[in-house]
Amino acid sequence: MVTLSEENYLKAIYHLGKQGRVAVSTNAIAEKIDSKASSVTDMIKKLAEKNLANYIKYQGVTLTESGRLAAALVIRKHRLWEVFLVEKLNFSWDEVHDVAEQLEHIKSLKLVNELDALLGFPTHDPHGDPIPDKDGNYAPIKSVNILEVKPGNEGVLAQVKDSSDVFLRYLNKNNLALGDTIKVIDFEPFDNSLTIETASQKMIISSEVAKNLYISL
Amino acid sequence: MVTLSEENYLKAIYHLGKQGRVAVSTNAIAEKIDSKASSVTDMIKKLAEKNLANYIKYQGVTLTESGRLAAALVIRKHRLWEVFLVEKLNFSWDEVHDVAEQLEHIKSLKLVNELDALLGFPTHDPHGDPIPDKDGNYAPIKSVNILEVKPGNEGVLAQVKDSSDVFLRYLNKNNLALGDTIKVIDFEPFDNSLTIETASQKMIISSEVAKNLYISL
DNA sequence: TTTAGTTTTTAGTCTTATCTAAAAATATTT
DNA sequence: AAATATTTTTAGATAAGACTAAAAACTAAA
Repeated sequence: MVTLSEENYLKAIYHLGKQGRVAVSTNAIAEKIDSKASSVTDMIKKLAEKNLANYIKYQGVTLTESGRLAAALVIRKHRLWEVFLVEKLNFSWDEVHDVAEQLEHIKSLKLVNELDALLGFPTHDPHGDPIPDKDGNYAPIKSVNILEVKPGNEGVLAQVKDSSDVFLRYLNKNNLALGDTIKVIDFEPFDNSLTIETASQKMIISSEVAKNLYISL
Repeated sequence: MVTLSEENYLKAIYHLGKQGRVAVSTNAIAEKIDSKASSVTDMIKKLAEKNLANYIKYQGVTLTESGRLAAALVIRKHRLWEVFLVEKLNFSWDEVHDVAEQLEHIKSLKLVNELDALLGFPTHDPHGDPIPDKDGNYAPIKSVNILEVKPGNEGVLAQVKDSSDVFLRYLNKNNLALGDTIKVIDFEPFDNSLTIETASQKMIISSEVAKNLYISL
């Protein structure tokens, strides 16, 4: 039995450490889940005892095979629920995160797999993140960060890294959506901002924004 | 903020005390939620402090208006999710309870109401229980227990009181489903058993079974 | 109307998950 | 490589929710 709290730690380690394969520091986890380092140490020990994590004092934590699978299944549920909320319940992409955070902890294999079928086995969630299959695997991501695109080239917005409502509402406000074709016009070295052009407009985005936009060429 | 545990107590009081209007004893609650009387006393105090329950030592507990509404909304969610699981995810009526117990605690007004719409605003769950509306109200139940039906009369199976998988699987095995027309043939005073007849068969049901079958005439 | 029995409450303990503050280990600088 | 800074761990505390055992309050019976 994995508790709700344990699942949240597994998720954090999975995200921070390349699916939990690279050691993650106590502090990094604490910051990610908005708690304190001491709490993290406690929980990591518990995960290690349950054979979900590998832990050596002062040297960070990685996930075991079963820890990685458990994390992937939580993420699978999260992303499937997000698709459900958008496709079936008229949520917009900036409204789904908090609810999916709750729904991801519901325990029922049948539920997840039937949901998957109801949605037509989607491969990506509303933010372009890939949905792991039953075994925790997903197709490798081929999109690149827009900052790596040379001026003059274009691609389709495929993924946004930040799923916070604030960021997504910024994109809404500026008419940027998944699937839009974006052309990189100019890069400004002074502040790392980017001039881009879409079908409807030309605009400047800050590097903070650019960092979160991934396009496929 | 109402916690998950508090919601479960509210539900229990609501069910045991005619929507929480009739005082419910500490022991009755303990039995219902499979805990101990001392735990119940503690929790009742907490509910009273939050103005969700009226509590006088040694005299049981009732729900306040807001307690009743909170309970009804949890029950609304539970039953809507049950409909969802059966109608959209191919669950059978004996598989839904445990999952709905989890889903009923998800907090999102939009989620509940959109779910309601997706399902076409159902009035009853897969066991024939009425689904409260946004204000916690539902149409009065007009079905009667089959033990109150005089031999020779018939009606349609409208509600089953026990939602446990064991009981529902018994009904499955014996080809009894909501909507079936049932005719009462004979009542046996020795053990309160009942001979009934459906479109497909004639059979004897025990009083334990009969107690849980409600039909509309 | 005392006595016996049952129910409810209180008091104190446990577990989970968190925290603060202090100690220990590791990293970084000078 | 010693001194300083940072990170991590330990120790001890707290809150929620549950428990056991004992006390208190009610109820029923003799």
